Amino acid sequence: MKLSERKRSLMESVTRDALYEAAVGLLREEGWKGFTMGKLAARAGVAKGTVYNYFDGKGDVLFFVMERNGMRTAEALKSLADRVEAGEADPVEALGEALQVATSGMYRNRHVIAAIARAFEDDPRLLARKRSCQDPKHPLVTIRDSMLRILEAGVRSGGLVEVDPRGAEAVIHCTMMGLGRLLAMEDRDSHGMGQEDISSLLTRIILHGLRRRGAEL
Amino acid sequence: MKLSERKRSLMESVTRDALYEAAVGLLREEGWKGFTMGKLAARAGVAKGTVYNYFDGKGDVLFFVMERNGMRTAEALKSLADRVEAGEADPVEALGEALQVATSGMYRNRHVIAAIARAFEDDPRLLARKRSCQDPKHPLVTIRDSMLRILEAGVRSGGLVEVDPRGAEAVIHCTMMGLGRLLAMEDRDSHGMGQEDISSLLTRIILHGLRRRGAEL
Amino acid sequence: MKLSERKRSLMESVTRDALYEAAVGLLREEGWKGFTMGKLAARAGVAKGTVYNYFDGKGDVLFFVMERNGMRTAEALKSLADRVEAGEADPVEALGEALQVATSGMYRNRHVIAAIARAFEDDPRLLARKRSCQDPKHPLVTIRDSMLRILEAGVRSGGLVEVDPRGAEAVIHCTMMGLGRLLAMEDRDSHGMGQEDISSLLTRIILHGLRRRGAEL
Amino acid sequence: MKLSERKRSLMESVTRDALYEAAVGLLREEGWKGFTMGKLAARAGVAKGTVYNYFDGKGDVLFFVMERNGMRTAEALKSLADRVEAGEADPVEALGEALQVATSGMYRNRHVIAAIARAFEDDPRLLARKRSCQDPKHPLVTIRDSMLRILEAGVRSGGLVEVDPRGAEAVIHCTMMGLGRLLAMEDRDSHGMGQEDISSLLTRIILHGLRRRGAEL
DNA sequence: GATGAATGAGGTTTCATTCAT
DNA sequence: GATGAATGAAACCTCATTCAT
Repeated sequence: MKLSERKRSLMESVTRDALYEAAVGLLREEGWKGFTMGKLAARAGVAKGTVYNYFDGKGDVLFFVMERNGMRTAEALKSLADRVEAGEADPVEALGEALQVATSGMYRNRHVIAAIARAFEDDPRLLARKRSCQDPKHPLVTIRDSMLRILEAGVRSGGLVEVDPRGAEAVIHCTMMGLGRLLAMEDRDSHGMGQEDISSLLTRIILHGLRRRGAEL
Repeated sequence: MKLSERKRSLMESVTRDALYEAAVGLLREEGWKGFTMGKLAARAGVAKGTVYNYFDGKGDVLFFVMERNGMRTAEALKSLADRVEAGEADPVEALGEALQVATSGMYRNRHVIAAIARAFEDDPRLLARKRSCQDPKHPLVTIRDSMLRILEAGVRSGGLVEVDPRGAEAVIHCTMMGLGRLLAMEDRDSHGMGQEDISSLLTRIILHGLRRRGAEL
Repeated sequence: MKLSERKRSLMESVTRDALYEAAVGLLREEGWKGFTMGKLAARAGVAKGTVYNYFDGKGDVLFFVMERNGMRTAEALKSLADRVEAGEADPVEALGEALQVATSGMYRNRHVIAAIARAFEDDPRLLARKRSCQDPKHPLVTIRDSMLRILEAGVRSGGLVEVDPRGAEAVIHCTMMGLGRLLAMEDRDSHGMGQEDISSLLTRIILHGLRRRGAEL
Repeated sequence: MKLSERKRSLMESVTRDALYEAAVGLLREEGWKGFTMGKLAARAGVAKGTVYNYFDGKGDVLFFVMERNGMRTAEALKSLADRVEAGEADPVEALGEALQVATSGMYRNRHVIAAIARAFEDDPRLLARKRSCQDPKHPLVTIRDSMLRILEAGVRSGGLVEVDPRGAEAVIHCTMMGLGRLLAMEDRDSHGMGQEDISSLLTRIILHGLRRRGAEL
């Protein structure tokens, strides 16, 4: 019966959503260390066992959150990269926008991202698993890939300095990770500068650092 | 008795050194997660209780390691900043050198630094404590302060673009943290680029991003 | 309707067979500890709930397996006992054959048998239930009963030493259980002797131990 | 200080004894399945963590119990074997006595032994560990070894039938395991025969089965 | 009758810290 | 000051069984 199947599927997605919300809230409030399966279950309003019906374990929950979380940013970057490759957008401007998008995505999801980074450091098995995840549709893969495509176009067009685009992408990636960590500290840590100030400054410096000098003249 | 006091002091410093070595080794080999008071004690060759005679707790050990660890980098940066302020060195060149120094210090101590960053995220109490540590002689304070002084001189001299030096410092700090994390992963993660490639590329991009355009012409 | 009933009955027996196969395979491959209702259902290709429509619980599945499993051995021993009582077979020779049959049945079903024994030790309720099962057609009852009848005939005829046949039967039973455990270990545990060597030696020793001395002369 | 060391050592042995008693009691009353570290700790009157200060884990507790448990039997059999080899005892009589000793040891420790056997089946790692334990002083090794020595002497002297002593030892070992299981059932299971009846009958049958016929004449 | 999501008690182990010696 | 046994909260994960559909 189609109906009962649809019902069931709906129920499942309700539970899955509840688990997602609970997971994000938990990560936000307590970080990866405070993220326990017990709390997750309680917060989502289900039994501990139920969580294990949806996920293989703690690491699996993380992957799920990561995926959902990166989707918006991934889509935005992908469309940007597509437009650049189609010649509809200037690579340098697109890079600025991409950094903007990435940074604000970082800000929105800072807690989750910090927790994720933490989890990877904690558990090498996660890392291995992530690496093996080559699915080109995975948000994280898409994000890095799109950034790389924009950089490649920029270098090709001469708008950016001559760097190995892959290297530049790695630098941006690692810089963003650092930013994520900073943002997650939720801490007007640095000389009283706000997080947004730092974010935008970071974007500017990176962009400036990659832009070809002559291009401006 | 003076003698017995000196003896005691010597013994204490021996123990403290042993604890330092053990802590660094442990962090390097097992990361923050694997860093337990039991292992620390065993590795230093003392009893668990003894560790608690020297440190208030796990967090305190970390602070100690952090302090000792940053000393070399702190001194190098401080002398650089002093020379810049004394007009003996060009701010832009000094900035490049400072980034170099910071990056290589980062590489040398990547495990410790990653663990430290992790610990801060884990335990908000540590953060509070760090913030309250305003001792100007503390290596971490010195490092960030020296970098700031170099940046200020650079902006003042017109060699660098007009940015809020405090903001630029914050950006560099957070970038370095991101790099630290990447380095600690010990993982030719990014498109097969080596860690050193990324490190030097990062330095170049930042430097380039902060340098005034006309200055080069 | 007769037809639909027959259909249902057929379906039921198909499911039951699938469950039997799955249960045996599972016990063989994973032992009692690895035997979970979930795996059983998955392996039989039915839902977990369905298993509970066929059996009261984990213990009940076991009984079913036990029953089916012992049938061949039970029939062989029963016909042996019948022939002995009908005077068509020599009790001592029959005993030897019976031990052979029992031993090889033990070997064939060693995994199942070991698991069953384990389950009984785990769960006293099973034991109580087994004891209450006096159904003379139950394979396990038949097996022990047939062995007892052969022994009684042997003692009566003077071919065996004068022992209480019930005691001898108990001894054989418990010996077989020990053998089952050994066989299930799948382990050339004992001084490098093969399992078959031990099986046949055990048979010989028991038989020799029960045979009247003079009888041989 | 010797005194404080001795005190500490005493305290330790008190705790260890308490743990031993608790473990044995628990195994007796609840079997291996009911044997949990929590119960063990509670019963011994210590914290769960303390148990882990004394033992590496559940398996380790088992080994300890096993060792202590088999000591008496091991010593008795060893002295028997020594006397036989020294020509001070008749091998056949010694075998009878050895079986007696083993049987009654089995009876005394039936619960522990059954649990141990169970644990081995549950956890292959234990088996591997046991196999690797070739320490000739380990009670279990001593027991099997002594029995083997007696059998060898018996076969050599002609008092026993010509069997491979190692095979005979394996048969006895497995028989004893079966007996242990039976005894642990605590169940006047078999035709209403008492456990002692079965034990002694088993001894007799085995002995009879191994004894050379002519020897009696 | 079949389904399979939900339940939740229960198991093992870790480790920061205390405190009597 | 050094010691290290004891503590116990807390984490992760399993699985027999139920029950609404």
